[in-house]
Amino acid sequence: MKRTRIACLLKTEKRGINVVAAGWVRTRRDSKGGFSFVEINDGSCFANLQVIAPVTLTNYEDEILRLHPGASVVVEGLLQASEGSGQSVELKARAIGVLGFAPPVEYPLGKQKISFERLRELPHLRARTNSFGAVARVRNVLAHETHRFFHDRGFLYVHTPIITSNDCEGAGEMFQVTALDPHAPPRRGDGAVDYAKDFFGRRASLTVSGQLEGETYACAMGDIYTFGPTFRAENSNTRRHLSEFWMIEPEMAFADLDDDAELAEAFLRHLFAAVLTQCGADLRFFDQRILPGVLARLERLANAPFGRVTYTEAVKLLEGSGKAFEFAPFWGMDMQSEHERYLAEEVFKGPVVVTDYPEAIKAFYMRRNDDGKTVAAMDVLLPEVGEIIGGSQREERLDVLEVAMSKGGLNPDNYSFYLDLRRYGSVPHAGFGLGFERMVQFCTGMHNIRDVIPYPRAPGLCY
RNA sequence: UCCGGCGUAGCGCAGUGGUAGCGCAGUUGGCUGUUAACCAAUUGGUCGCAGGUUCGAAUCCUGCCGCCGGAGCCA
Repeated sequence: MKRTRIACLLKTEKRGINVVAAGWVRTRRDSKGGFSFVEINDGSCFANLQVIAPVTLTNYEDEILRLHPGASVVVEGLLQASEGSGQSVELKARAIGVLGFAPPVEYPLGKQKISFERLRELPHLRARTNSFGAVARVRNVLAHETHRFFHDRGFLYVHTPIITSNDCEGAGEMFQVTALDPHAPPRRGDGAVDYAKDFFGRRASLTVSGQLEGETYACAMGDIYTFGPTFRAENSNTRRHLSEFWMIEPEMAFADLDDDAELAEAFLRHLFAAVLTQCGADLRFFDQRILPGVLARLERLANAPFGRVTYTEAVKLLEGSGKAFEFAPFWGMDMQSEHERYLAEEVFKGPVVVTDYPEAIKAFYMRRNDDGKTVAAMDVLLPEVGEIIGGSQREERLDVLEVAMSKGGLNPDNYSFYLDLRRYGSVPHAGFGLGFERMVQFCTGMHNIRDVIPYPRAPGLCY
């Protein structure tokens, strides 16, 4: 069986050719004119293919009339200009083979409305809906274009480990990985679990970030990036958080914060432009059914340069705004969602890069600025979503880094590999992290991040 | 974790103290080069769970469970 994807069939100019298509039935309409309309979708594009199933088919009475949404079919027939007005081509069937029926009483995805909440209970079937098919295609393009962007710039793709023995890093609570019997783990004399007897001979967890390992490769290979799953055991229950999500983390040697911000802006604009050119039909669906205006927003962002402001200037803007924030802004505060959104939506009316945050509210590895108060950190803020990228120039001076670690209560023994990078041939370097699902969310306008990843994991959610 | 909202038929929802309703899906019939087809009839519910108030509770109260939204944490 040599089938042609529906995306190709709908694109071709040829008519009157014999083709085979295969897919899943979306809807069937019977006509008394001697045939039924059967719309099938195969995931290759947003649109369905209209199949004309004449009553003369040998299995018309006993099979075609039993086709309901979800049934799988292989159709052989003639690709012809459509007599109807809703589509330019259709497939006039000479034979329709039914691979599998989908009884409408049991199959949950009929023609009736269904909520995203309900679909989350059906992750194995939801890709068959318009929304999730479109999300899957946009997500695929974003992933592919991420690799293309970095490869075109000479960045090396590095696979950082998923299981790690890094003793936290401050990024969040970690999922423990163990092969010990949870009911009877080996114990030391003091009663504590003896992880020396665990699989790795020490306590291990799922990674919360590939950054530290990524830095080690940047400090040998130059420009690198990672793109892989990360895990947070935080009990955060919002539409913007997942327990398992994919993160993109570039790291550049011989680079400072300005280089970092330039890379972030170029990367985001590349992705915006890519989905606009490659996902037209899907984006039009999102624009019509999910979030009106999402298309225009992407077009605007793909062309507009990002705003740039220091944290100190940003706080002055907030203080002088006259706006009644729930949390009054002051220098030294960690910016609240309302502050970030005000900057992006009302002051800059577009993406903005905020740099040079107070040392006290940022991570230990960020480079101390000469003012003694701030670090070379940056956040990229988008309208409506807030922070999408967090990054920094890294502290490359051994003595300064050691002081920062002890201030943060971190045990240097757990970071000897990281400190070695500063002991031997240290170089200035910088990088950032981007939550991939938030990017998918932003491009599709999908409200809940659980609906932009195939199998979402969140507190209490692991189908 | 905190605050707020919701939980009624397979699905989406209405119903604020007096015998449970609508749309879709299903079934039956009709009609049509149809477009999430349309028209008519019809099947289907321990109103999340457990207590309580009341002559009477989907409706009011308490607890629990689940989900959603916002916040925090962050990406």
